[in-house]
Amino acid sequence: MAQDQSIVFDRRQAGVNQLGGVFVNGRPLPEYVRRRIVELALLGVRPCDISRRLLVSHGCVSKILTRFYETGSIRPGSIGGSKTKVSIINLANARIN
DNA sequence: CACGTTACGGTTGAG
DNA sequence: GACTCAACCGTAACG
Repeated sequence: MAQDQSIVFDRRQAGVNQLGGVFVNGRPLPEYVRRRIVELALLGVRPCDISRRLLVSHGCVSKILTRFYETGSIRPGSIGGSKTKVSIINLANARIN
């Protein structure tokens, strides 16, 4: 909320992975990065090339791609929140849409 | 070398 | 206002 969804990376746990990309543990990638992963994949780029191009681990690329094929959306799942059934169903529904 | 899944540590967010 | 709890996050490692 307070932080913008783009550019402004968290300075708290910000670190560099083996690929040289900046990431934040426990925090999802920026929307534009996720979007790029899906777009490149659809263009026919190999997951391994995408991971190197976007500087994200291949495991993450594979995971995001799998989620995209399953849900049809690049957005992450519903993190946090209590296990209130109603909330889960509500969020899950919003996620798919 | 390319790919999927698991294991790990960490953050999130409603109640 | 602060704590709890389960789910999801992405990287690193394994096969």
